[in-house]
Amino acid sequence: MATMHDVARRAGVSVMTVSNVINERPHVRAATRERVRAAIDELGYAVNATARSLRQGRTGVICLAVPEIDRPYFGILAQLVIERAATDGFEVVIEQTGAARAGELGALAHSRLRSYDGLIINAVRLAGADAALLRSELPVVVLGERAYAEPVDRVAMDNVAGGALAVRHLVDSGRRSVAMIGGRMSSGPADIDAATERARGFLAGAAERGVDADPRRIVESDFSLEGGRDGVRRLLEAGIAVDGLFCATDLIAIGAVRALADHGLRVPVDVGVVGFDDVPLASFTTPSLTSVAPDRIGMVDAAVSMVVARIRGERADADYREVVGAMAIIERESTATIDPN
Amino acid sequence: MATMHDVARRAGVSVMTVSNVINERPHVRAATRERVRAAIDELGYAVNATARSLRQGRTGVICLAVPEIDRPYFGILAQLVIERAATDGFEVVIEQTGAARAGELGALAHSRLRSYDGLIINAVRLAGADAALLRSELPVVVLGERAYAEPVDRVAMDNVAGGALAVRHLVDSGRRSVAMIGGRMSSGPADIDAATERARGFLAGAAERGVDADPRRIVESDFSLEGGRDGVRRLLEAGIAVDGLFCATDLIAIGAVRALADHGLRVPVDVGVVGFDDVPLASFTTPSLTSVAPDRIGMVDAAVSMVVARIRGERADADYREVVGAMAIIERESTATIDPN
DNA sequence: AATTCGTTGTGTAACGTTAAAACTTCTTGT
DNA sequence: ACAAGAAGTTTTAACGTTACACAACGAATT
Repeated sequence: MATMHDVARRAGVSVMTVSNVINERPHVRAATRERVRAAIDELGYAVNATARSLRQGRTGVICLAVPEIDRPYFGILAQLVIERAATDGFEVVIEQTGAARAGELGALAHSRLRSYDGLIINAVRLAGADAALLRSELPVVVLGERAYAEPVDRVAMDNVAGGALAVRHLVDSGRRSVAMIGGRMSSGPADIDAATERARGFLAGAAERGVDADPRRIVESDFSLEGGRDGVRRLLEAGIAVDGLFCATDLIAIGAVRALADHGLRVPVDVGVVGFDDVPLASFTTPSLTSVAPDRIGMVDAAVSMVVARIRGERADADYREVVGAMAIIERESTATIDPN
Repeated sequence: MATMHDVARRAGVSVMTVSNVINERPHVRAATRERVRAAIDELGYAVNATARSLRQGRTGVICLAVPEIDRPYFGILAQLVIERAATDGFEVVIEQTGAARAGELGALAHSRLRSYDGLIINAVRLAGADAALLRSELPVVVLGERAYAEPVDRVAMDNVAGGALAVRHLVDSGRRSVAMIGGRMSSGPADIDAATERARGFLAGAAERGVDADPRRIVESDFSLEGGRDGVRRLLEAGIAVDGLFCATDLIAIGAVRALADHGLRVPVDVGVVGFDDVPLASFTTPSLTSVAPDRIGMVDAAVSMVVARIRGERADADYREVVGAMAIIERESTATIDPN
């Protein structure tokens, strides 16, 4: 692979002149510039990003770390982050942390992170790892629910409000026996995640509407299709009557709708179902899926703006920001009011 | 950020000794090793991956370039590549090339690629870019259909066979008027892609089974939910009778099933539908979706093995390999034989 | 002709790491 | 006691780039 030295030799100039041409710095005569450009073309030279990063101390790359890239929510998130970061001249690479395994965030070791100018991390189990991450000099924005001991730039969605929106809608469309799949009862104040907060919203909303808000109406599950399927099975086996079901993600909801059908329960006639995330697929399932929609664009915009501002040193060290994205409910067929036909 | 020099000074040794400890090289006395380890901990030192790469000429990172990360097929692919590469000690970062825009592959500029040891690229429109990519010294494996002028390591699935499997199954389960969404009629020999090959298989299979194989029974579309919806609309508007529908991807199929329902056509009673890719979702839709399943694991394994072998210099320069993955059809409800109930 | 100034270009020294070789210090056998 | 080798550690020189300081040059000013 050709280096700057090769180009310099070929063009009969110094390496610095080559560097100046490449970086479009002034004070290079047009003739010289052309000569260098020609040499670059002839040799097929391309600058070595590694060397440049080492010298400059920056890479122009932001890392987006997500638990599992094959979940639609994260696919869309990645898509949006890539587009948004491009407007600020940054590239994005995606790293998968693997939600399940504890300490997996250690995979995002310091050494690895030095290849990036900033990090947007969708935290799931950041409890242990936060200290390490924050100690790093790397600008970090956390996407997630948890409040951390040390201050962080953070972008979250209002999961509690979202959960409440979901139950209210179920009750207001005529259901009385509501249940939830994919929620979790917090075992401690430090143990907050999306599952917990959505469950909290669910309970609050149920109480508010005066329907049974027994925590036994919440079953835990993976945020997956299988989780939804198994969740329905467990609810029914436990003999819990259900005519309104709130699922902590759309994937769970799709798995649940399927399982309900397999048990002879029709959606929305027998059971109304609300999902969460509003993935594109929600409009296309049969029945289409009512879902709680976070303001994705707003959140992504906030997150990228925040890292970029820190990278550019535009914000004071101690000035941490928290942004909470708004929620809306998108009504579709899965909660249509029962209508005899 | 602390450097090796800082650690060395603190531990009272030379930088090389620090390097030796970090890389677990022999010939370091236990006591010295401990002293260095302690210094590392105290300073919170982590090795600078950029400097290491520059010096060593490798990064331990493989790049996976896909057109759009928010399509389930690519999400799963990424997942599998990450897992498989880990077994060989490589990390994976994902880059999005943006299928649609021509020349977008230029985004994978040489300079950028130097940060990686190898590249697995899911090519969609590689026509112009192949020369540049192949000229690079970087080991490249192409995932895709196209045959290239210059030799490449390539892993593909047998799209033609897959398309044929789909129609055969439709006909064998009792449909006579078959159509396809997401296919494309090739405009030239150099213009081959998944849409074209699957269409070719569709036509061949239809002819083989003696049903109408008119190219007008194929409509083009995006590989998206919307593409499926619009495809159905166009088929019906064109007045083409359909009782068997082959969709070039599962996403198209899901969009199509939805659109069929909106037009009062029931799946599988009125129309049998076959998708392609066998994404996990296919088991969970209502009705569940019959799909053509590529041997994903086999393909990913082949692709990763090939890049890794090249990275390690285990293969002769001129020894190019092509692997074509096998196809199977997974029968589900969307093509159930009509059964009066 | 001497002075100043802007333009154009070059040398040097890093950035933080590691490969290779060189140099010390210990073991061990005789 | 001493060579010979092994173990432990350091020196040196890169990897390819860019920040910085400065040199050479001609043009404009005095």
